Amino acid sequence: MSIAPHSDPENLAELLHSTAIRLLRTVRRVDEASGLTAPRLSALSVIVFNGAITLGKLAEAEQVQPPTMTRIVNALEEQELVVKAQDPRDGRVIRIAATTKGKKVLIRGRARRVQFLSELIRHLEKAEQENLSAALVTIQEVIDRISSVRPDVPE
Amino acid sequence: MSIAPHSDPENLAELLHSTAIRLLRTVRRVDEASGLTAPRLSALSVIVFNGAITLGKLAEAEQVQPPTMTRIVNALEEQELVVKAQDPRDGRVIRIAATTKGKKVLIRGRARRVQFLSELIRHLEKAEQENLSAALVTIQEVIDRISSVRPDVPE
DNA sequence: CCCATTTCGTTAGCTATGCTAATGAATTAT
DNA sequence: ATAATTCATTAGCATAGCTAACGAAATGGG
Repeated sequence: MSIAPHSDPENLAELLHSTAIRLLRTVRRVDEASGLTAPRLSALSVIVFNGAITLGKLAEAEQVQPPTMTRIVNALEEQELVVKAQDPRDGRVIRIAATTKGKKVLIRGRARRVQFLSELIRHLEKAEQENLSAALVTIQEVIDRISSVRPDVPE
Repeated sequence: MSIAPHSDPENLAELLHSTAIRLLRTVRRVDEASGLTAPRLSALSVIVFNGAITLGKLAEAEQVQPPTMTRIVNALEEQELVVKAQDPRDGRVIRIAATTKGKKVLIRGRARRVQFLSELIRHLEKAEQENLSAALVTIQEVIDRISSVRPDVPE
């Protein structure tokens, strides 16, 4: 009983799934304090950390169709968190950049979330933390594998 | 480099978050094959495994407000996956139960998802699997801790 | 016993996210 | 020069989340 109790793949799969659902549901509450919805916060994050980015690239990064991203960016623009600028070389392209306000809002929101989660992680024993870290890397690898295998997505 | 590369709480928190997002985004594709959206599938799951349940309890279980659940249940009813019945003792109460068709759809969808995830987990080395399993248990504990601490939610 | 209160579910109406199809505008290729 | 492609937007649809208001049923106090 010292190691994993339900380590066969089926149980692991279900455990993995339900864990992810519960986690995100919980984190959403913290994110709401930023005054932004999850998709907007996520998009803003990409804009801030990536630097000015095309709408299409942003949509791709967020795994969303362009019209969806158009709307999200418009909302962020109305809140003065981002600005849109025409690309001087290519008139079709819109480059989206974060404003100072946008950066501030993101940093604060991110800090809030990280603080919330890390505060709890901090309470875990060191060994548990390492275990968790290693497993997350593993999960990311699993997901990468899934992503490269997915049947319906082009590219 | 044999163990966790970024094991301080801040990085762990972010890694945990992004991993969960990526995972659910990926799994959604598989769930779509059932012809049900994620909230409907999730609600149906509770109905099937819990047995006949009140709308209010169901909303609570899914952490959603009653009007939202009314609509989800109505959709499931139109697809003939659940049936509603008046409670004989209390005329206000509606009891929701899965139909045979509903059970079949759920079981198949669940199997599809589990197969998809477990197929990939199966490719991991045994040690990785155990690591993953242990970490998931840890994460659940973290979430439980969060849940019991969350400020805004009653009970 | 009647009336007020509470409880359960629904309806109405709002916001937000996702999609596809169609369109406009600009660039690229023939 | 014209056709084809590409980027973003608009329009329109479905779903999901919320609050507020309501109707119906049960409960409780006087």
